[in-house]
Amino acid sequence: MDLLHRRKINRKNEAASVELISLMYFYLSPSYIKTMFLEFKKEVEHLLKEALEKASYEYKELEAGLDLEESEHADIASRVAFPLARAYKQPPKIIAADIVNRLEIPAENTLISNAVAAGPYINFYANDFFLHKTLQRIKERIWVAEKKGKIIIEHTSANTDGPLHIGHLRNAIIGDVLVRVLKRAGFDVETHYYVNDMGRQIGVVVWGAERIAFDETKKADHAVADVYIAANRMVEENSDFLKGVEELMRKYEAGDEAVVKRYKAVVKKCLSGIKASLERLNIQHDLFVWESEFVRGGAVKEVIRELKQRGNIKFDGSALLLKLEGIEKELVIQRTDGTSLYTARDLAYHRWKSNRCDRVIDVFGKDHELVSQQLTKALQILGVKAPEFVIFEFVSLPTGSLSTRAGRYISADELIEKIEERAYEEVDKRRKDLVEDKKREIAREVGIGALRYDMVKVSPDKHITFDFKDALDIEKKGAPFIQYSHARACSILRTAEARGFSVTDYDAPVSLLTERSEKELITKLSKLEYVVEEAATALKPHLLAKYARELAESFNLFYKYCPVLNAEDELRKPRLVLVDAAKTVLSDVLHLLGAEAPEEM
RNA sequence: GGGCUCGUGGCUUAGCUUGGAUAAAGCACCGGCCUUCUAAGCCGGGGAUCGCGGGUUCGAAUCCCGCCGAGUCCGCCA
Repeated sequence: MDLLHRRKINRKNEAASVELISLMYFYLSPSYIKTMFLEFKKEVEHLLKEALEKASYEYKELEAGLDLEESEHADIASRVAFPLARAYKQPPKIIAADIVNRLEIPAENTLISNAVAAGPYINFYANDFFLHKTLQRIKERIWVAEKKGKIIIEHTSANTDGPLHIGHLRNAIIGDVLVRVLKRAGFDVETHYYVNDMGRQIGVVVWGAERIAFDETKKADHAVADVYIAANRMVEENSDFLKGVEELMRKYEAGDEAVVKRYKAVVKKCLSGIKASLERLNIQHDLFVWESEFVRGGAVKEVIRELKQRGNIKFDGSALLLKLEGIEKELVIQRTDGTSLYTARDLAYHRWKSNRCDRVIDVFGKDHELVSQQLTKALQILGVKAPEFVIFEFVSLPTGSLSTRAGRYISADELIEKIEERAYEEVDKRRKDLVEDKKREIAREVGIGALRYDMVKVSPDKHITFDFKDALDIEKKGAPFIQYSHARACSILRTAEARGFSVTDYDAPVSLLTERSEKELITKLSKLEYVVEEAATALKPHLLAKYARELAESFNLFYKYCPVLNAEDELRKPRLVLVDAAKTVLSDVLHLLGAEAPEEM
């Protein structure tokens, strides 16, 4: 069907021979592949296999397969000669040369220009058709090949006892970039914030709120933190107070109306402040799920009943302990006084999530790693599929670890405030010509971008010591660097349009783009979806940050070496197309990182 | 004490899953480039026993073992 449809379109358009070849290539592909780079890689694989067969090398037994890699020396390189050298007792150099001799690159319908043996390596290079198709795809904005199913991802989920601090920020930003990447990769994604409204901390805040007035002049979550810190001090000093807190918790769990009302008011107050902070960071959740719902709805009781039936349960008085395979400590799922525990509530939440999607992903701090294992094992007993975890290491301050209770934290708001202020200084210094509002807007976009980039660029399993001076250093190659490249592209396109040049004439001959920086930029552009796929599969958002920086570098080189507006007519056309495509991809990648793509800076 | 993670130029990191081409960037430092589309840019330079020791391999930052250092968890907290 699709094939016929394509053919019809094609008949109308026979003059465009490049397009014809493209469609023929389309049929030859084993299946529709959305990324040009991957398509190129597939073809390399195919030709390489053919050559290996002709030379009677048994590549199938090789563990590493064809050993393809991205390389600085070629568009794709193969190291397959190394393992073959071992198996056939020949120098890898000879084998590589032999393979290259037998390689038959088709005269047409190909993305490969040539292949060269460089010592033991076989280097493959892309041709003009590859470049053309890459730009074409970007123009058509084709990227989603198939629907891949539904994912529920939970991130941030900070306790509602105060504002978000920089530790939560890491969770939120890693989570949010993942959400964006997974959506781009074709998943239907639902984002959850799990509201821990039943914990002791919240009990302390509610208890405190009866005795200490909220400072209404402060942002809601900060006012809650003040009460929490003060109340916590009182409770620590007087054990009678602690009993009061526990009494509240019992009543809340039992559903005492007056208490529930008070709890809701406090949690919502704090949440409103947290939501405001997240919004400034371009982070949104689809659903805020309150853990108490699982208690009152009976889901927790049901989970415990099933675990009693199917799990290895130990009774310690009236408390319930669940023995999990491979884990030393038993998991306590019910207190002696019969009230529920976060573990059981979390199990109920995860079962509920699991029933509503194909994959469950949780973004957790390193301190929750054991919990994540226990969760997996316990869910297994319940017959619920295992969630996937993205575990990130801690953020600490030069003065030590973070603690809301001790008031030792840097709030997200404070950080956002300072970084926007810092960005404003830079904008103001460079752009005296802009009106105040515009300067503020750019400062906000640059500041938030810098902050987000800073948090996401580092691998999640790396411990971070937060340094204010470093975070405020806008000048380094982070988001502003990428945004600047985008602004430069926009600037060229603006001027071009003002002079009456077409910027979207994608039929302009790409074959005129022969400069190294031009080809490298296009090759870079072709890899966005490939990187998205990698980041989505491995759940590693920092891969995207790295790609974004490299893309901006490629664009800056092109910008430096290839004048666009002042090029001759014929050359200007394809260069404008390249700038337009680069702008599109830079903008896309910035949005995937959750940063804005300002048109000028 | 046990589990997990990290340790790469002065500082911050990428690369480690799947071992191969001079270990790749940024910050800082030194030197160059604005009469051409935004210099938040580009080019060049110095600077790394890839924590330490052993092992596997033709080949180890990457795999295995041991040690050292940092973080984190090992609650009827969340």
